Amino acid sequence: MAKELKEVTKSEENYSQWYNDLVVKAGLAENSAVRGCMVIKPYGYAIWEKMQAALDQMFKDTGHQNAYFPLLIPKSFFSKEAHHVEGFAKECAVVTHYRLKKDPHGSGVIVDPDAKLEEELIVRPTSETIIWSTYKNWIQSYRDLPILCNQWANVVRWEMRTRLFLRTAEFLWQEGHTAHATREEAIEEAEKMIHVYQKFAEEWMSLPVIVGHKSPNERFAGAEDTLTIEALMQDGKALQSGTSHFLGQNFAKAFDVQYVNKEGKLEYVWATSWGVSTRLMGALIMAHSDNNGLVLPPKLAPIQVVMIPIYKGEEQLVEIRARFDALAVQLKAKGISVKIDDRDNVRSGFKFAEYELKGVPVRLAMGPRDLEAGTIELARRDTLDKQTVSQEGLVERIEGLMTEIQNNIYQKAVDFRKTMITRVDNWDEFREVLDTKGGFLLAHWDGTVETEEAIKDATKATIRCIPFDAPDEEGVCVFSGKPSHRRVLFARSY
RNA sequence: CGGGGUGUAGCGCAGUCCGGUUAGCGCGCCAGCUUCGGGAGUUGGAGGCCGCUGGUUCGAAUCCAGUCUCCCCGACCA
Repeated sequence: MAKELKEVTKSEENYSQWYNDLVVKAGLAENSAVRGCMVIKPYGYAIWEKMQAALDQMFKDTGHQNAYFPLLIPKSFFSKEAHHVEGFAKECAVVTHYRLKKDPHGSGVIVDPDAKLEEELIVRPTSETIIWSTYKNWIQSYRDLPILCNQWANVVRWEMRTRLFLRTAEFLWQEGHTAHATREEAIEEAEKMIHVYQKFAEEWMSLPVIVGHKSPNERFAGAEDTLTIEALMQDGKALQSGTSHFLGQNFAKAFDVQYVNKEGKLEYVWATSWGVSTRLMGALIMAHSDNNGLVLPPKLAPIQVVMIPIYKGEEQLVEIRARFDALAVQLKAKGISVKIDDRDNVRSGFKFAEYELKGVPVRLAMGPRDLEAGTIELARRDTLDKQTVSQEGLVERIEGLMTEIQNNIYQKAVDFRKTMITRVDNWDEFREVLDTKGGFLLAHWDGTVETEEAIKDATKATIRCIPFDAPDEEGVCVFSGKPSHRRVLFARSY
């Protein structure tokens, strides 16, 4: 293993290979035997569980409840909402039969041709249709509203080309689906949830994001408005990290979900849906990692402090372990997760490198020198800074470090992003900045799909969002020269 | 789904052009000894139908045909 880890080196020309290497070597995930699918390994899943727990709590704090809907959706459900059909009619896994039988001509099994389903079932690519067919039965009166449900689930989209965490044929996510009596309330919900995502990205992942509206062209199939959080990766590409959709009455009309209002009149229900996926893992990795490996924000690190003994002989180890154990008890009492690594088949230097690769925020090492002097070596992952400090007051010091590291990683990402947002005012500038520097481009756009498509064809850059905080500003479109009233955010993206 | 590459030990590869002992190397793994403050050294050991199928040949990892896999680059997408 030793030499393999050294190969984790970031190079601009081969960022995607570097990313893939890192994911595999840090023990987060690997490709499976199944085309386009991913195995999330225990360490990677431990990070995802922490994300899940934090998000789940935020959903509950905003009044939502978890529920679970079927994996398999009758094909006809997808025909009901016109725009949704266009978006999800392709690239889905389809169940056509319900039985296997022994191959009469060989030793294996075959699909029993007599077991053909009358109506095919689609493995959910997203659950709007099955959920709205269910909500129809739940909603009669305004008193049944709002319905605020979230589902933790896996979905399948038959992607042509996949990348660990960023785009896999099957992925884990949460999808919130809410039903409201009024347009205003639904819009408010969609906005509330995109801000929940923003808060999670910034406070838990130390990942600054830009919040805004998707252009009509980039909207979710079946939505009236799609809100997004857009993050910037270290190679200068953008990553759509979470979306929240105002669905209007589209799904209510498609599935005939009406309620009786206070005046006794029938009205269609207003809807939202919102989701984040294991793609957030990819965002976390690509936003913070360096050539030594992952850099995890303490709030999401499965191990926050690792302790490594340096010793000759059993007596020394016994003494060091006793001190580590005592320290571990105190740290755990403060809610800090700890691992003591006293494996004797690898040496301390190997362990240092290994935990750096895994992104453990704080590392403690104690050896004979420290035993005599009452000191300990304290190293932090984010700055790679390491110093020998007194054992006195160590617990408080580490507790403080957790916050400090969390904030420092965030600040670093904010500073980087600041250098990577460029205001461009003409087409030459647009192209040049995109090719030489990358990152986000704030530019005027005439608001037409044609221009958006033309820019995409010419540069691969897309409108990531129309930021909420984009100020009114008169100008001319960088591409067409037609008038524009505000700048929008362009980037090449994953 | 189009273009390019690839497949040899758990992992990373050499060998293939030009067929010829018992198919090699590094890492990892197992056992022992010495080590241990930034990826240990040493001795011994285990581990292979050379992707699969068929063909050519006295003889195939190597040549031919077919087939599959995975990776990269495009179009599609969270």
